[in-house]
Amino acid sequence: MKALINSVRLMGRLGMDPEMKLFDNNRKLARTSLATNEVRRTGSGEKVTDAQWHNLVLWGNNAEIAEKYLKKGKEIAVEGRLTTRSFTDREGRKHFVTEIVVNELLMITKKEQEEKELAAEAV
Amino acid sequence: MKALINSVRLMGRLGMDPEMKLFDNNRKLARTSLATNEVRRTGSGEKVTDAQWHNLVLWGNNAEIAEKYLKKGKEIAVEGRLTTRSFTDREGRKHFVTEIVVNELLMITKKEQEEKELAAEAV
Amino acid sequence: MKALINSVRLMGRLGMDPEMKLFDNNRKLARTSLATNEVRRTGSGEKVTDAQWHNLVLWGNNAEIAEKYLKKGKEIAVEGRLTTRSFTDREGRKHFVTEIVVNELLMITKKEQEEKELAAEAV
Amino acid sequence: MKALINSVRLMGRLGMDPEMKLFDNNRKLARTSLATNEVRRTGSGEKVTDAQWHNLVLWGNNAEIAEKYLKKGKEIAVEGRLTTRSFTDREGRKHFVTEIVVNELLMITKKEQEEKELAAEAV
DNA sequence: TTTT
DNA sequence: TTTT
Repeated sequence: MKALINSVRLMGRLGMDPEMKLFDNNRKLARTSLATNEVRRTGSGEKVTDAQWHNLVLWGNNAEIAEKYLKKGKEIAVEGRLTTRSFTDREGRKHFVTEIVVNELLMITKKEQEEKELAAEAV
Repeated sequence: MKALINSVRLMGRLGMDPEMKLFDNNRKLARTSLATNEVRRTGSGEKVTDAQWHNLVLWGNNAEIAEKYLKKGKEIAVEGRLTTRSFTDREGRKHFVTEIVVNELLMITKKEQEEKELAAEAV
Repeated sequence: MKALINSVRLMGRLGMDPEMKLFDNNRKLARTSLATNEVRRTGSGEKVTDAQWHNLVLWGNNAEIAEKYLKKGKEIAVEGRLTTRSFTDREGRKHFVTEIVVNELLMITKKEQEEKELAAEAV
Repeated sequence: MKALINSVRLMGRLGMDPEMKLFDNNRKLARTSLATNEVRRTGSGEKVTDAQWHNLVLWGNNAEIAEKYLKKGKEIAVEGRLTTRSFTDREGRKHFVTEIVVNELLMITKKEQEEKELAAEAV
């Protein structure tokens, strides 16, 4: 609820099925990754697709929805908060991981659409 | 110009003066870091400030403005694009760096305000 | 390019084909209307769809895209600037019209999807 | 909580003190108006400030904050939902009113800043 | 690691 | 005036 301070909005396709984790206090966590594909033109005028990968983290009800409906290849839109945590590897080097903690999730690939696509493929 | 696909908005204070870099083709680059301070309540009801640090990258005209006006401690708002690049360190370990490439920059700390503050301090 | 000051983002379906207008200086204008459908729960727990209608205004290249690809019923996402203009009617009463001047336009209904849907319907 | 469907972000100064209204069920409402000032250049290169006025509506806790802290001339940032309602005037003509129902409110003019400004003015 |  |  502090979207004026820190807010990320992304639209793209999932690179993997969500990985689920259940905590002691029954809190559910889902992790997945999202590709954003931005088309840009090079100096010589060619179209290039610039894929960026983003780590998504979903808690509670968003994690439930992720578990039920999110699959590799599906298109979604998310709004969330940008966070960075650090950890130290076995060699003592510090690493940073930036993640989007999702507040809001919207399916772009609709259920009916999936069904229609399957029907079309079956012809 | 693909803000519907990938867009970040942040408001906070700079943790450092911008570091400038000039490239062969005369393109200017500025790097700095921004803290967002989100106030949240713990389970026991205490107020905690959750500071997140973000890497900002500014090109061209935005870099010029950064060079002239951005200083450690100043409050700004930015809109940009979320990007992640990776590099391999000397030990062969892969690292990821997530950065916000700034499209738009707004000074929250205004010049008049700075002057008034200085005047007030001088009393 | 002042999205930090004034920015609207909408996702929904068009209620009409765009109306085109060509000005002397060859500038093209498209007008259309967009419905956003927000699902909310009433006090008694029922699901209600709250449709809001928004006036969209598109200039230049966005107007070209509107003319070619936007049709009643299509789903799109837009980012734009909120503007209000006033006019006085024949009875001398002032009226206000609020419009979103679109900066960025994204088709949610994809071409392939339309074709697949048509193929599925044809079975 | 449907910011992916319908979201407005504005930053500017208030044109009036909020008008308060208390409903039977103890729900509080505040209304005020916000100006966004966008600087643009004319064809001949002159700087022009384009002021846009927006109607803000605040409910519940946001209304409480508005009542306590919002005053004419103060600078704020808001995130909200774009809504349009219509009414028919005495002459039977339909009018539309577009309003931003505020979800989130941030003071840009800070308390310390006000105090410093007052101190500076008092010199 | 997605998709067209 | 859209759509599910």
